[in-house]
Amino acid sequence: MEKPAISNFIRNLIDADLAQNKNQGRVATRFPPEPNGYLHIGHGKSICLNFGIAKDYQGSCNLRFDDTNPERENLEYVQSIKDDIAWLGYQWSELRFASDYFEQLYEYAIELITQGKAYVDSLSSDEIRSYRGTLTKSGKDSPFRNRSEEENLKLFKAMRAGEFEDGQHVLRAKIDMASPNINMRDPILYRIRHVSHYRTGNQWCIYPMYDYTHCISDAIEGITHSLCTLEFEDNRALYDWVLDQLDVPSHPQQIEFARLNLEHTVMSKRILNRLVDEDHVSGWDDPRLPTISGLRRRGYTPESIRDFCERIGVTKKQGTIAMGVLENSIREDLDQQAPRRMAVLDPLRVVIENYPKGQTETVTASNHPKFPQMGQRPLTFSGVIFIERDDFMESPAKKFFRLAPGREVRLRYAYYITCTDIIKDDRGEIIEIRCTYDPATKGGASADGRKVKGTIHWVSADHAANAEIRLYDRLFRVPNPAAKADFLEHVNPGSRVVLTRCKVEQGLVDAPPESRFQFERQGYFCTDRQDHSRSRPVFNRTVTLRDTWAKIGKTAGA
RNA sequence: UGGGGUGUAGCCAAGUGGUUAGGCACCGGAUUUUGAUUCCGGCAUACGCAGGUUCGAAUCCUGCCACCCCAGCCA
Repeated sequence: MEKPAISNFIRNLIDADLAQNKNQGRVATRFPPEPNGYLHIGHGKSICLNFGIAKDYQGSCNLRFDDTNPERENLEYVQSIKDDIAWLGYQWSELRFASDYFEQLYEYAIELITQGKAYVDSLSSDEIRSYRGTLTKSGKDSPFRNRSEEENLKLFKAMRAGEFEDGQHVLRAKIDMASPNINMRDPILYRIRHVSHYRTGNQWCIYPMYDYTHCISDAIEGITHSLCTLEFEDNRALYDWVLDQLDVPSHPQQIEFARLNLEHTVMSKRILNRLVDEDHVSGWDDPRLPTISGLRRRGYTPESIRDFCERIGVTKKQGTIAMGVLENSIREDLDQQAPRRMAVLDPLRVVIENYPKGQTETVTASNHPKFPQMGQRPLTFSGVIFIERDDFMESPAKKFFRLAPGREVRLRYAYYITCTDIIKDDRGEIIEIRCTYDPATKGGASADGRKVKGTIHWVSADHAANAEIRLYDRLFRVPNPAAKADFLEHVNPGSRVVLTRCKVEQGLVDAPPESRFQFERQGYFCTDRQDHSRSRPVFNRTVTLRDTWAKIGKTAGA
C-alpha cells in the first residue's frame, strides 16, 4: 500500500507558492540550532519537517548553527548535533554558521545606522527595561535615540574596536517605542560581550542578537521558507522589518508551528540540564531522556523517530502527544526488523526429571516467525533449564495459562513439560521446579495433536550466558512534569531497573553494540552502545511488547 | 479597555459550503508454537459557545468564552 502523502498547513502554503511560481519554484529550508545543548525529539520534529520538505520538493535544507551567543556554545555541541542529524538519516545541503556572517552582519548594521534606522544607546540594561514599558503601557524614547549618524557610526565602530566595557552601549533598531508589539520597541541588535567565541575566538567583542541575525542569515542563504516554533510569532514583524530596510539577496517567509510536547517527559532545556547536572540521569544519552542520543541508546531506530514525527503532524495547535504514539512507532519498526531471541530476565531453575542425565540436544528456533529468510538458529536443550519466574504460579490465578503444578505447557521450539513438584527453601521461597517432558513433542508439536494453552521461553542452564539487562520506563510519573515546580519529586523511581542475574542465549554475547532484538514474550532490547561487550553483555529494554495479560491482571485486581 | 496565536471524539490530525479521512488509545472477535504480530468489527450524528447568512455550514458573518505566547544586552 502506498502511504498517503503528508499534508499540513506548511506544505499547503508551499504548494500555493509553487503554483504561483514564487521563488522561481525553489524550496529552501534550514535547521538552525544553537550549539548550546543536545538535540531532543522536539528538535527531531523540526528536523523531519525541514529536511523532509527539502526532500519531497527536491529542494535544499541547510544546517546552520545559530551561534551568536558565545557564552554557552561550544564545539562538543556542534559535533553532537551533526551526529544526531546524520544518525536520523538526513544530509544537509550546506553547513553554515551564523558566526561566518559576523562581518556581513556588521556591514548591514552600518547600513542601518547610515539610514538612520539604528542608533547606539548608552542606557543601562535596567534603564532600557524600564524605558521599554509594559505589556499594557507603551515605552518611551531613550535620550540617546537621536544621536547623529556620525556619532552613531563612531560609537558603533568603537564598540567593535573594544573601547567599551560589557553593557556600556548597545546598538538598537529605531522603530517604535509605542508599538503594541514589544519586539518592535527599538529592539537591541548588538551587545558588547568580551567573551571568546568558540569559532571566532577574540576577533569580536560585539555580538549580534538573534532577531537581527536570523533573518539576515536566512536571506543570505536564499532560504524560501523559514520554519520556526510558535513563540516566535511576535518576532516575525521584526524579521520582516530588518529585511525590508536592507538590500539583502532575498526575503524569506517565516512560518511558525507548534513545538512537540510528549507526556511523561520534558523537553525544556532548563529541566533537562538539571536532570543531567544533578545526576538524576546518567548523562545526555541516558536511555530515559527524550534526547536523540538517549533514544538512540535506548534502542530507538531513526526510522521509528521519522515515522513518529510524520504521524504527529504539524499544526499551530499546541498539544501533548501520548508516549504510546512513540512506542507504537518503535514497536511497529522493530517487529519487522528485530530478530527473535530468548532471554530469561528473572530465572527460575527447572529440572526435567525424566530427561537423560548429562544429555544435550539441539533444537531449531526461527529468527522471525514471519520472515523465514531471516534464518534459524540452533539452541541447546538439556535437562536443567531456566524459565521466567513469572511463568510459574503455585496457585494459578484465573486465566493464567502458563506453568503450574500438574499443568502442561510448551517450551518454545523444544518440548511439552508438565510440572510435578516444587522445591522451596527454608523461607518458603520457590527455588526450583521439577517437571517431566514428553519426548514425543520435540520442536514443540505433539504427535497426538493435543494442545497446551501456554508457550513459554527458556534457556538451558549450562548453555546460557549471564547478562545485565536494564529495564527502562517513563522518566516521570505525571503526564506534564514541566508544569510542576517540584518536578524532581515526580521522577519515576522505577524508571530504571537493573537486572544483573539474567540468562540469555549464548549467541547474544557476540552481538555488536546497538544490535536490536526481540526477546520473545518480553519486548525489544538492544545491546548498550557504551557498556556492552562480550565479557560483559548489557542490554537495554527499548519497549515492552503489548501485554494483554498484564491488562487482565490489572482488571482482575491481581 | 496591549499585541500575537489556537480551539474537530480520551490523545494527535485531515478537512478551505454539498458521498461524516486517517493514526494512537480503548472495547469485542478470528488466526497464532510469542497472552506478540496479523486480520475483521466497534468507538453510539467530533467540529469551543451563542446567534446569523444559505436549499445546505466544521468551513462564510457577528458576538462571546477558554487556553497558549510576548516586557533577556537568550535563542
